[in-house]
Amino acid sequence: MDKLEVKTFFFAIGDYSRFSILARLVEKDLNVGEITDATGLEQSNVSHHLSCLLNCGFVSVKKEGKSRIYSINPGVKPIIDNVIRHIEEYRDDIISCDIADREYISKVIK
Amino acid sequence: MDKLEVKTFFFAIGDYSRFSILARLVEKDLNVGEITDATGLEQSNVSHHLSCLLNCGFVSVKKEGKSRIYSINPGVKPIIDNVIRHIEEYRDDIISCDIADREYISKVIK
DNA sequence: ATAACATATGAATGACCATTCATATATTTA
DNA sequence: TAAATATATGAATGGTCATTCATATGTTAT
Repeated sequence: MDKLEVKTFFFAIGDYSRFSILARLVEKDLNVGEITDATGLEQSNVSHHLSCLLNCGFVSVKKEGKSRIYSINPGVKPIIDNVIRHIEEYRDDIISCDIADREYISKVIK
Repeated sequence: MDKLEVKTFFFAIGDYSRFSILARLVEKDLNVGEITDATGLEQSNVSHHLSCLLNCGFVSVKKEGKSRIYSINPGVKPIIDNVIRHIEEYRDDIISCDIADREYISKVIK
């Protein structure tokens, strides 16, 4: 277990916007506009995140007419699936965290 | 899947220092001094992180003489185990990430 | 070729928060 | 009780990076 892979993993998946995008892509492939609609993020912001996820090898892209369709990479899908399952399973432990009351967290959550 | 629990989960586990602490506590219970030695972090810094993890319900503490012994909570242990397993299993996918070259990541990794 | 649509890119800003330093509190031993 | 040890706490600072705005690039249709 090296620092680099741990940090990289959490950097990519640990941002809520990027996690949301990945969670959508687990369901099905989507183009940028669809991701924008599904997440409520701004188009430019979505592109920045996709660029990051692409660099990380978390997603792939293929052109189709005007749009670009993003898909989650095979090796990444089970990771997301499992993290989602974990968070659901241990929801009570996690949610009990007092951080929920801390200003700098609650501010970010709309 | 709510924002709050996802953000809380990644906030707690996604910081490398906190993750390192949790990874040690998976092996066995440790007092603050032992955690400090094992991680190489500063004592004060360790205490701050432990306070955070305590608030989050990720760890528990019991007094023993002068020292305080921290233990990972039962529900949390399998989460850490699984994340470690995931990162090891998908190491190649993760490590291929170009982020590894990006300045703001490599700077942080000593 | 130009308009309209879809996506990407660059730069700038601001906020979060990890870390550090200094100090406080608690516990044991002499 | 004072000294030593172990841990916690508060405040301050600095860097990372998410987001936004403005604009560029690419693609299709008229």
